[in-house]
Amino acid sequence: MALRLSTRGRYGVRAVFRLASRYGSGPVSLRTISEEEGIPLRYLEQLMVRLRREGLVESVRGPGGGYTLGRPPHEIKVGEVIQVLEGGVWIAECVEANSKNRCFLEQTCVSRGLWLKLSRAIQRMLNDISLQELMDGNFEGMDSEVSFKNRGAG
Amino acid sequence: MALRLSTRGRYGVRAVFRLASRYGSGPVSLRTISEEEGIPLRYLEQLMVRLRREGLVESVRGPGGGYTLGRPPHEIKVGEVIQVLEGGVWIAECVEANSKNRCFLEQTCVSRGLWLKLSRAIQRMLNDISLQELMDGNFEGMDSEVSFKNRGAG
DNA sequence: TGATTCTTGACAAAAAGAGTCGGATTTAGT
DNA sequence: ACTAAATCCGACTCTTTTTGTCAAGAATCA
Repeated sequence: MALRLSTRGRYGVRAVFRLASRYGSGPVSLRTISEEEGIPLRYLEQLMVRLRREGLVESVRGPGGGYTLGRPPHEIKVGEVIQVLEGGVWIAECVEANSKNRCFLEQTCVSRGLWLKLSRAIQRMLNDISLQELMDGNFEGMDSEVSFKNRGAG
Repeated sequence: MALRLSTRGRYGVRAVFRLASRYGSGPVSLRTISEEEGIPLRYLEQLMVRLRREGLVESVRGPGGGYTLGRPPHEIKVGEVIQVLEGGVWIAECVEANSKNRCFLEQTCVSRGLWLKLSRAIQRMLNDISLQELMDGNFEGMDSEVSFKNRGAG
């Protein structure tokens, strides 16, 4: 199974989605989310801490506490969650920002251009969808015709 | 680094690209490709065997032998190579064909719809690019505007 | 005080990724 | 026939990443 998103990113998106669906109704505990989504509590804690440090969510400690979104649902993009928990989207190491393992073929490798453009295309998709739109199911247009080549340009 | 393509897929694409660029000039040995692309020979052998079984490439044994493309470059899509070597593109296990680990949230999970559509969008991209186009560098349009939502539809 | 909930860093088991290896088979050239 | 070049095949191993788990601490509410 290639091009897989790890559980970090997937769990993270599902967790913030739960927060989004309760936005404005006070904090939601991780215990609640853990049970609703079937995500291990101790694992979920790790993920939320990272999201909090980046300001995507806020926390309230003590009884009745939990997490809330740091911004309204329409201002948080799915891509941001992925960015924080997975460090972005990069098809190959050679197109990653600040990559250490520079490929000796970098300048001439044709596939590198492909990986780079594919990476960016995916990032655009994810940064184009907000939690609000996810709630509304408003991303069906993803099925629409997409062209990645210069067909008959001119 | 998320949504990474493993070396199988990346090496595979680079290898068939080498075959494409020599299409019509007789077989190319893996030793040659291995040296040109910096891919371990024994590892490359594994990949090519799988591509041959699926008919994407053909082999000639013995001295002077090697591999050739099974079809002309414009008839082989990058997505086909990925399909064979990586088993397709699936963001999450829950959207994979013939998945065993069925998620108990399958029917209600909102993110599942997102993963499914994202998977398909990526597959469309890869299946839209042939080796010929890769050689011609004709996939620059991938930078073009892409919308995945129903904006002002109607 | 006691229960609840988040905070932090370290640790560990399991799975996947990335090769490696030994040997077998086919074929061209001599 | 012999040798070298090349693909073919399955099993194996080493490393890295993933996917958690654990222990202890700190804030907060009743």
